[in-house]
Amino acid sequence: MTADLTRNQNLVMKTLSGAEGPLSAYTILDRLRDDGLRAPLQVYRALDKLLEMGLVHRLESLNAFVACAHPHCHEQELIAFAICDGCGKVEEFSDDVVKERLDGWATSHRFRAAKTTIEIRGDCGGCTDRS
Amino acid sequence: MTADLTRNQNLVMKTLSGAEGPLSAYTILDRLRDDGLRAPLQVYRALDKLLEMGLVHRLESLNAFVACAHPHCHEQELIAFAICDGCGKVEEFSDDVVKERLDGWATSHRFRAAKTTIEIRGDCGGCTDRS
DNA sequence: CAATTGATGTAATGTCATAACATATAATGC
DNA sequence: GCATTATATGTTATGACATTACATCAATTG
Repeated sequence: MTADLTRNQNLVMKTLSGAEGPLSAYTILDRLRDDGLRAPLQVYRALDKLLEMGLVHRLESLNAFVACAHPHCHEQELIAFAICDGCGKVEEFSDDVVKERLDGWATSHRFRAAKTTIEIRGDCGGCTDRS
Repeated sequence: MTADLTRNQNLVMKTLSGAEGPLSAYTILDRLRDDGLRAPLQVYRALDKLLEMGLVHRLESLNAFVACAHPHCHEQELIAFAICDGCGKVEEFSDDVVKERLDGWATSHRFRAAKTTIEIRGDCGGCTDRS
């Protein structure tokens, strides 16, 4: 699975996979100090590749990164995220109807979509119960 | 319209309204140096209020801000943005079906949505033609 | 007119991300 | 093999975005 990754890519991937929720690049860096990583760029370069491969997602509203929840079917196209502001957990889902509607808007407006971000911030059931 | 805004809020609002596209907080600051603004916080505080009032939107994928395109019907709930990477222009639209689908997901997953971000990055028709 | 509330000003700091340059390692073609 | 190219790595410095902490000022209210 993490077969043809380089050393740094592997380190970053494992860190994200083992995390409870999204991590910032600098948090990843901190967790990899003992493995020899010293500069932000080492993490960002690994993240860039992992993003390209679809193994990792970037959460724009958090400036943070998560391991893809469906690592086998990368290239799902149009993934939405529900991000709990209480516990930080992230749910990943996709919806064909939403995709269809946004594609439709783009087509009718001659807009060539390259990447679409859908992020819902709020509170998950567990956190609503506790509050 | 910009009636009950404070001095700084008014300055920031006018800057965004007069801009071609989204502006970063620091760009806004630069454009308001002559009006006496000196620190980022002055801009961020004004932006916070304008965001609350629905007069301004934050584009998460750009870390930038735009004046609302429909300033009279604030509180549209669930606005989507198409952001052209070529010319920087932003189109604002909403889609009830998308809203319905995302609301449906949230309800069925006991997720209490507070704010939803939808941003499509790509190239607008004009920019596709030119390239 | 004291007390509260909200806006403002300023400095310092924190957080996220990339540019520029040097070096190393691996794969390819001759 | 060996030069060539491409990719990965390491390091320093810097740029870009955002907030904390503290002081002051003005308007409102009881």
